[in-house]
Amino acid sequence: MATAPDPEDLTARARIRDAAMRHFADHGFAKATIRGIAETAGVSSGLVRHHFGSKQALRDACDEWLVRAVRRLNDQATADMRAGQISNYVAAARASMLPHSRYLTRSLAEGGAGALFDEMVGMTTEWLADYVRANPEASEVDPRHWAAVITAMALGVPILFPHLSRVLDVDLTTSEGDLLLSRTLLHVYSNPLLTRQEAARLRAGLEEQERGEPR
Amino acid sequence: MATAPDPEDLTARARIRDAAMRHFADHGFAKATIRGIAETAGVSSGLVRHHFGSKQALRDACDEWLVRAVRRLNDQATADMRAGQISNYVAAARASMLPHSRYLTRSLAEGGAGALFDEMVGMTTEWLADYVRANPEASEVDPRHWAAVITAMALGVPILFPHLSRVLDVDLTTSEGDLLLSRTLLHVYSNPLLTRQEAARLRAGLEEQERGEPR
DNA sequence: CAGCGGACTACACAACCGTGTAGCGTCCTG
DNA sequence: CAGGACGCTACACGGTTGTGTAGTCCGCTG
Repeated sequence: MATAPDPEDLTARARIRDAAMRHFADHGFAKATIRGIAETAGVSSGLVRHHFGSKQALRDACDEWLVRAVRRLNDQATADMRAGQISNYVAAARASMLPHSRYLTRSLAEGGAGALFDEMVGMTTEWLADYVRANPEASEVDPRHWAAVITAMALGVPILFPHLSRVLDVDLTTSEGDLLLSRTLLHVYSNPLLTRQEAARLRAGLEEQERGEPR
Repeated sequence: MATAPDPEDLTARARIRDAAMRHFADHGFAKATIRGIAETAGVSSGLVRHHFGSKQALRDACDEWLVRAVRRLNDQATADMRAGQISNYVAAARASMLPHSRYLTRSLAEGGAGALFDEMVGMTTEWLADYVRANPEASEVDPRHWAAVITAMALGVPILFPHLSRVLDVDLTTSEGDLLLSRTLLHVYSNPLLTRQEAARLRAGLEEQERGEPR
């Protein structure tokens, strides 16, 4: 049940990467320092440069490693789901992201981890394809556009965890907060804010405005 | 139709604030420099300190000013809406945020602008109160929790603008991108991903899991 | 065993940043 | 008109940061 082994994970290089991911997640890329990362990893600052070349290259390496880790976890979670050990797709996706969600959200908000965002959109697109097969009436937009917007909205929650925790008055990283959040998300995902009629009316308004004000 | 005047806005202090908001939005708080801000504002770096005391205080002043600006724009947009000049609540809210959305999203993603997030949640809570009056069946969660999650999700879109623009292959800051995004958002808001039955089943699973694994 | 490459460290450097201080001009006021 | 408050600048300081360089230790190989 533990994270996959990866024999490399005991090397200094791996310890530096892990420390870097924690520092980037905690302080952001700009405020994190190579010396602080080296200290956490228990090595000299020169070794960081020796292994990764530069701070930016270290960041790239973290992103790249994250892509591989998430892909691996996702494959495993998908297999578990097919074997009936995980009840649904959302739980599988969350299980994939959770261990590194803090780094992931930081990096995404700072404009990085583009490959991972694309991958998440791809996964959501596939999921939506199944959804549209079951609900053919909901196919008025490009599934990939739809998936991209859904992905961005879903990521807004973990990105704004501190704000949400404050407003909800619960630490969302605890199991209590997770339960409250899950319940609320189920409510959000099952209660449309607009009826199809309202949406059609607003869409008509959009297109009228487009024709009226082409400039 | 132009932004409200504010006689102060011609002073060097105001120019510094405007420059700071642009720099913070463009480079993030940590990477933005007082010297760069001063240069953009056309003043010496010492004057920045003279007016605001410290970099953090300058940031606080930007957040505070933004709260007032958004509040003012929102009041005006609400009045316009009541006068029938703006067709809906979402358009009014967007009109309030748009001029400063880049700074706002940066600050939010970095954990700042808490007062503004709370205010947005409050506005959404009020809006949801009207919604629940019309749809009484959707009142199984605390409206404030619901509003907070919706707000966070809605903010995920502008926070991840760069990623979304890349995936959708359109610059979302242009009117063309805005139209595509608006259409997609209408689709998202009017198409629930879960039926009430599915949500109830998943919710039952959650609570069973809670009882089964209290630790 | 010689030697060679890679992991690793210690140290130095140049740049930059936030902050502090001293001082100049100007406008307002009593 | 004296004088002080205020807007504003110039300059210096200490600290930190990313990066560069030289050198040590160690294990492997021929």
